[in-house]
Amino acid sequence: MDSPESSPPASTSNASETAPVEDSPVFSYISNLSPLQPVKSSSVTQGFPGLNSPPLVFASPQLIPHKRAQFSRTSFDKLQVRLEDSKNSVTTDKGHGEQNIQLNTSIAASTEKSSDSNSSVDELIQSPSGSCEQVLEDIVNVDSSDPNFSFDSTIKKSERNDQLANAPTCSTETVENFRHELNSGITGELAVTHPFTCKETEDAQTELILINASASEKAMGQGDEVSVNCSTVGTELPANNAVVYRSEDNFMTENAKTGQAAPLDQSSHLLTGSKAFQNRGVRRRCLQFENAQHNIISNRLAQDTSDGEKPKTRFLETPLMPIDGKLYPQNTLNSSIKLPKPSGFGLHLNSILNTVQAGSAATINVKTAQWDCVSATTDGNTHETHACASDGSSLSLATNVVEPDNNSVTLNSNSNQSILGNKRNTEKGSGLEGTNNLSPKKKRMNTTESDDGYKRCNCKRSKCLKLYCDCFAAGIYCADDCSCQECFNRPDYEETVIETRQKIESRDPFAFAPRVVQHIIEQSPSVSRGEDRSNFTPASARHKKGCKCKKSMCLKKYCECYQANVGCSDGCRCEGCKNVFGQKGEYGMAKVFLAGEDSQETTDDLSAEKCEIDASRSHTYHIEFVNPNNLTPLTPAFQFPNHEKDGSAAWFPSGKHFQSPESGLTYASPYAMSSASHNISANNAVIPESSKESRHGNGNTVDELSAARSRSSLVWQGSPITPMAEFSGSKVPQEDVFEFGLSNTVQDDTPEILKDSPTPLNTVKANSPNRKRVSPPHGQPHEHTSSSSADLRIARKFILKAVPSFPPLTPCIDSKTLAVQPDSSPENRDDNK
DNA sequence: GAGTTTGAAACT
DNA sequence: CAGTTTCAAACTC
Repeated sequence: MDSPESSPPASTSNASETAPVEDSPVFSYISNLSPLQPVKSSSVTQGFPGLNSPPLVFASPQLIPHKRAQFSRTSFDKLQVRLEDSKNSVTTDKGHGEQNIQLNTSIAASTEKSSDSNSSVDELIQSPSGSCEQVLEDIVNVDSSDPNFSFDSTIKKSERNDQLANAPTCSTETVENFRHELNSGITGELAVTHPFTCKETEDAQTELILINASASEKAMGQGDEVSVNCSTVGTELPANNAVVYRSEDNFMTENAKTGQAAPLDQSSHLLTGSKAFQNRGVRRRCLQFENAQHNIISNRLAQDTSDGEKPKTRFLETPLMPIDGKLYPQNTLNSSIKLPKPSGFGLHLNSILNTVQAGSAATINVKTAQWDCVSATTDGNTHETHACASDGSSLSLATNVVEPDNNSVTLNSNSNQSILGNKRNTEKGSGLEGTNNLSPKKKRMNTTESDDGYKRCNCKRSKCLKLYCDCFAAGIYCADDCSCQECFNRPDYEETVIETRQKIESRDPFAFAPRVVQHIIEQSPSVSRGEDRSNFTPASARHKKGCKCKKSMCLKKYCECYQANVGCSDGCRCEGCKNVFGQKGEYGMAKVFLAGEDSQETTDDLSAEKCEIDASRSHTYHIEFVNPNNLTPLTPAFQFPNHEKDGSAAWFPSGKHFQSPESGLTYASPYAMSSASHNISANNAVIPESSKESRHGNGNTVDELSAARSRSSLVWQGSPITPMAEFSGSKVPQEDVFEFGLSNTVQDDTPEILKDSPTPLNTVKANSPNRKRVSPPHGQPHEHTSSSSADLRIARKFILKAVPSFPPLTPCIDSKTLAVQPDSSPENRDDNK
């Protein structure tokens, strides 16, 4: 590799200029050096010859995302090609360092080829700010935080070969363009996967995805198939990116052409991707909350329409859309908007993760879980990329199946994943096919649950207009099979319902908000298997208000904490707490754990105890406490590689939170998730860009979602999901993670809510328990660079986490509108009790 | 299925 | 904020 100095400053030379270079001796020399043969197939790339992104100055790798937007598709594609070539060059060696080096080398070579040597690749590679290498490293660090994470590792030879074989795209032009771009100083951007790459580059896309997911892949072992945990990926990749990838084709081709974004359509298309899954045996583990949710809603609506009969359970269709337990006026929601998962069952516990909802490994998904997940699979000639992003509030899933032969892209929707954490969200319909669907048999039906998985209430005196009523609390209409009496929670009494709801909210703005705040999404193995989603437990999730159990010792469902599968916190006023998910006072330990690995010891003991307590859940605890590195239950891939067969299903417990967030990922995505998940750092860096890209795509929905996510990335980024696991070996400070996730969460989510909410104080109060947790950092010294304030930050972050994130976080929601709604409404006729 | 227990929600 | 009442789910038999 040439030293940067040797390489001349980047120039804006045009591709035309570079052309001559190929013939030059230097070029030949370089070619010889590089194992890779320049691809010269007819160029498929859609080039924007005239558009040369100006040289970018990379102050820091993190800026990359923003810069990407500037990247032209063509350039990006070309870069992709190059990357592929470079990858090819790397054969057996998977030493990370070597790979990177090789990659760089190859790139450099390619650059050199461009005899112009104007902006040599070297710069990219070596330039402090924008070098490719750095970028890659950064990416790696950021995304996986796994030092081992290597660029090359993501792609397998077979894939590479396939890609090369299949990629007719790289024509001389492409190469030249590539060079040109390199020269022009695109450099840093190359790195990371230009979210917006266009179609042609499905391969490229795949690569990108793979790159991000490489860590996962490694974990999984290298097979032809690459499976990436959504959560992991999600963390690594910005939700937006994920979306982008998926819909890339759509965006670029269709949307770009039309100039319109058809978010919903895209999503729908994306959803179809499940098929691809099945057919290809692709292993995908994604939290597809949004989709699930969307599906659920869709199913319901469909059901309504199709049946013409009263659905067993109905959302408040017209005026209200249930979002995270809240009813939002439909009109406020765009079709494109992804609805947050309805908040959980009666106790609102459902949205635990949503928490990830908005995810949050460290994220609070106050919104349901947020997850962003991307999975890329290469199967023979086909390349699939699957990405899902879920927010607590929104889900997006897209799957692209690329078949090189015809370059046709097939979008399949798969999305049956139900939202985790929300019992009510349990998909009823699951009419969607897909591996993602959890087997119905696995769903645990409560006696109070209807066939569709939604709870049925049995109210006799509350008229189903109080929070006593699970249906009402969940923001849904009572179903015919409810046993309630004098029920006013029906479409016929829509106004009453709304008024009552408003009234309740005026009293407690978060009355309909998820009761459980998820800090970390955790999934027990059983859940991953789909055996018992109900066991889905956010490791760090806690009940916002805490319980007051006196006799049940928090060991029965009387206890909301227990019911939500979360541990009690200091905020609980329970007596004799023996909550198997975490007793009062233990939460701090968990936090410590999160704060630093150092705390692991403490947690270990704790975990051991818990394991004994509940076998089914013990595993979960074990994961959480025992293995700090495995904070991300959401990424079964790592933990449960064997479950791959289950595919997405295994991953995402659809039933719960993600039946809420979980998948949350949801991410759990679930879900931070969203579900949603995310790598915090990586996501952060990337997200913005992806947003931009999405804009490119014109997909309003997706774009908006992405943007929203980026804005409120909080959840997802913070999502505890996968990244944590990856961080294990990495030097990436958890702190950073928290910072991203939590800080974001705090900043983005909470403030809005608080602002919006008429009674912020109440909110605080509700969260007060969490605040207590804010306990100061545990003194473990951090390796983190910014150790001094790290603890404080962490504590602060936690606190923020505690703050409930609500549906409003999602772009679609007008939280303000809803939340702020004045109580002016006259007394409900219902209120009478 | 009826009755009891329990704790959250609602009320004062 | 605390105490009481109301309520419906969870639980027991």
